[in-house]
Amino acid sequence: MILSGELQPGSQIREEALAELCGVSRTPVRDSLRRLEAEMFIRRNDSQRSFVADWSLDDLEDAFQLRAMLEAHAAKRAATRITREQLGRLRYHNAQLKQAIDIPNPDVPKFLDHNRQFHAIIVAAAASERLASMLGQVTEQPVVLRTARQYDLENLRRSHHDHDELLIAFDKRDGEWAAAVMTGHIRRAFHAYAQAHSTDTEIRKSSLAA
Amino acid sequence: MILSGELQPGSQIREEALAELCGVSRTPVRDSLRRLEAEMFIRRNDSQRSFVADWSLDDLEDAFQLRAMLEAHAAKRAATRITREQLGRLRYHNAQLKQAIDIPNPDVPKFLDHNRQFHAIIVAAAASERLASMLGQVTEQPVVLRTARQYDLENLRRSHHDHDELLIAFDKRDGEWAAAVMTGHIRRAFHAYAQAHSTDTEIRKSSLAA
DNA sequence: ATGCAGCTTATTGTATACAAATGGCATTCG
DNA sequence: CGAATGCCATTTGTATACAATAAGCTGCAT
Repeated sequence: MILSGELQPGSQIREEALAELCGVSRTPVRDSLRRLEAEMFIRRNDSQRSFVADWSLDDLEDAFQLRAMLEAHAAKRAATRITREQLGRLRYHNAQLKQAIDIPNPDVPKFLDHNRQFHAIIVAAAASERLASMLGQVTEQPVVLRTARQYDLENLRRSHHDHDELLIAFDKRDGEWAAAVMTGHIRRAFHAYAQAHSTDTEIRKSSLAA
Repeated sequence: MILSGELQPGSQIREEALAELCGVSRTPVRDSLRRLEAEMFIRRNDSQRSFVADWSLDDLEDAFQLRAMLEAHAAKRAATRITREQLGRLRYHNAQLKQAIDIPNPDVPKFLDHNRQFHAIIVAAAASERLASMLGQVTEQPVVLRTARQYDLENLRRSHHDHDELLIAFDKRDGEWAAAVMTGHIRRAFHAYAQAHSTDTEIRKSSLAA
């Protein structure tokens, strides 16, 4: 509801109302709110009341900067640890990615699914639970989704090309190279999303004014 | 209790027992366990039972590697954002640090307190809530404490010297330099702790064998 | 008209009871 | 003698009731 905009930034979230809406009691709702707070989708004021976070473009860049750093680190670690079997699976998903956009009507959901799995394999190959857990916090999948929707076909192709290059870097066990490619990969995603975000914000502001 | 070793790695934690021990109900205990799980002090098996995490030396290095990366990033950001007022406070705490070790009998708690505040100011100057929240997860203060106890005086002096250098880097607004100094600063802390940790582990193993 | 006090209401924190699920043990059958 | 199955104990998940706290409102006084 937050990501769809159904819950507007700044609006208060009451545990009981959410519980009713979900058909459960407040207890599991509280647990979930705590997790959303950790992921910074929700902010709490000094009296513990919850509100939908309002992310500025700066906040967004911040998140992407951290994600770029962490995911580049993951790529670097993965380069020297990845197994042949994992490399094979990376190649498979990348081939599927290519198929999804190499047709007249791109299959964006298919692209996203294999993209997700591609990145997941790299994080797994990095073999650091902490790193994986932190990346989980900055890599909100729905955000990735909104980003890709905004990706034009050209961007999707470049994205696929990055993956190709990552595969070569992994093959050469070149962690520095892999990290560099990954950094660029995430930075591009940021700019694609930033554009979409500012458009969104414009729309929201004008609809509030109306 | 985990850090003091009262709860041995691998032992199960039951919510009700903890609740009784703390004199509260299970509800707040559950919340706290969730947080400890996020900080990876506690692991849960596939049936949601909680156990004290058993950190290997690899896990430890992992945590310190992430911390070094994040805290270097913080230093880099801080270098271009830090205010004169914050710089002044950094200098004050560093002077206090020096006093704490520049006497016949070093005042370790005093050193630790000002050390903590020194680092906190840098994180604040970095002006990234996400970064601060992530650092909170890898910078368990008690671990820092155990590290410093193991620090010989020479190590504490080097630590103070790092701070001096950080101050100059900040003064010159040189983010790259600040980041490099910070990386070394954390790496040294890791090696000091790693030594203490392996000693700890030895002790625990031999006492189990006995 | 404005600001403060007290009260009412809204919202979260905690306790407790009960439901669900899992693990271990014993018994029985092959 | 070993393995599988069923029952019991242990442990966590969820619901609900109540307590505590903070926000907002109303009325009064300045």
